[in-house]
Amino acid sequence: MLKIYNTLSRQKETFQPLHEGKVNMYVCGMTVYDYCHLGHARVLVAFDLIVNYMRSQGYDVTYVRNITDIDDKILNRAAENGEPFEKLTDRFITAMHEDEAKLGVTSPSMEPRATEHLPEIIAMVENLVENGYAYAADNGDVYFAVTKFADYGKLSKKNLDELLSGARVEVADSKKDARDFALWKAAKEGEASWDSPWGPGRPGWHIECSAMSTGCLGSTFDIHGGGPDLPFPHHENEIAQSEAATGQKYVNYWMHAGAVRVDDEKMSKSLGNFFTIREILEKYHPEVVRYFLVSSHYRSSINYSEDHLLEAKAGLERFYTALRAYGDVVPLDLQALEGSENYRRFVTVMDDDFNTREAIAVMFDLARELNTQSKVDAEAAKQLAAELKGLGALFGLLQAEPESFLQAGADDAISAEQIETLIADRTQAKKDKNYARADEIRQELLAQGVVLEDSREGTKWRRE
RNA sequence: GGCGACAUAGCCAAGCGGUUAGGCAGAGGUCUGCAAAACCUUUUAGAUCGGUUCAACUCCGAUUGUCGCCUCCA
Repeated sequence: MLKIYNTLSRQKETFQPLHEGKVNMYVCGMTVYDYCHLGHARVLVAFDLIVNYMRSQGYDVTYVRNITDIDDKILNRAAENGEPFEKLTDRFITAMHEDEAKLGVTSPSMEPRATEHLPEIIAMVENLVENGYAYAADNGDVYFAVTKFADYGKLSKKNLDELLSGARVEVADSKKDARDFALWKAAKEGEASWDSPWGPGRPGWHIECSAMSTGCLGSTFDIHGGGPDLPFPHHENEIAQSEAATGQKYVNYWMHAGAVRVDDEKMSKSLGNFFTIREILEKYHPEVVRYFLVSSHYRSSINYSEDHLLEAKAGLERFYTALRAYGDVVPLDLQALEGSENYRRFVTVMDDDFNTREAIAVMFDLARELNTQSKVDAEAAKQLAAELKGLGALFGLLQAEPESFLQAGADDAISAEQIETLIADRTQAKKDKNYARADEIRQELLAQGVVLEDSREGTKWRRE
């Protein structure tokens, strides 16, 4: 039985979809004005894995992840670059898809864009105005009147008085109440805009998610996910807008990923410790990055550092070393996995709010068993290798050819050809019982990060 | 100031009221021309102070500390 931690109740709950066997899920995607960073990667990978896992357990999952392609940051950046905002957003949407593909993230079922849903957005704002939840200000902005929605603050556990007293909120003159937030923003001179009953303008942040999620999945759906900084104000405001507009409960389960920190500091642009996915992929194999992201629980914060990425690499190397002789073994499919004791353990821990760390411990136990069996029973070992690959596939890991994973190196490193030549020299030296020369070659390669491993089948090599 | 989360061995990181988490690193061993990998054995735990209990790392309370959100941010 699957249990999910629900931000709304602050506890794990047994997952009960609205419709038996069917899951409707919406995750807040990117605002596309720059390259994806590690924080985006975490959300992308966490929910990719969650969706994969639910599908493996027989759920029919409709996974919607939006693209916010109109907003202040986008307009500002486009103005800085002196280009139309669509050109900017197109570029970063393409880049995002490239990054996703490299990280092995499967595409969502639907990927709605704010600019393609203006009619629904405007209709929802009109609905809110008509029903007294929102008002048009003199300047053409439309605001949501927070005090009109009794449940405001239920997700982030804030009460309205505290929001006012703690206020770091800037009070716009046009707002009736400092806590109100914009549903619609009037266009400034020369800005991209859409016609509306309140004049030319664009959607405020939050409303696009309410309109698109409702449009794609209906008034009430099962799971809504996002990054750690979204519960307030973004998701709180989504709840207010949606529930005020539809009169229905908006979402049953709220899921939020943990934060990414860098060298123990908050990752932020002002600290200059921001890493984009593509920067990181220049240094590390995509599976190393994915493993790093998956090897902690999705809700805990993780710390990006050189050491931790190297640790992730070491962990994967253990798996790939175990699988080295089984490169051509076909991974077990779901049906075949059903019979496996390890798979049952795996499912048990994953059912407990997607405990990937514990699931990886199962995989390590399996790797040990495989290493042991490979010395005594080739057939049993092959079966275990297929099982390990099958579990790895559920995580989007262990998909590479072991030999190529272990031998992958930087562009400026010594080439495979050069290594092979030196190995041939060394093999000859060994034949001649010239062990001094053989050891010299070993040391020479080691200095270049290449480890030699002698075996009955000959000398293998890998990079450290 | 308000709300919330977390404190586990050298490092990373889980579950669990009593029975080995796991990985990396360290030590010893088997194997090897030497190594590596692998396997076996093994050393370091549960912030502090109280309480509940036959029994607490695990439950309760307090203290201290770290962090997040409250403003754009995944």
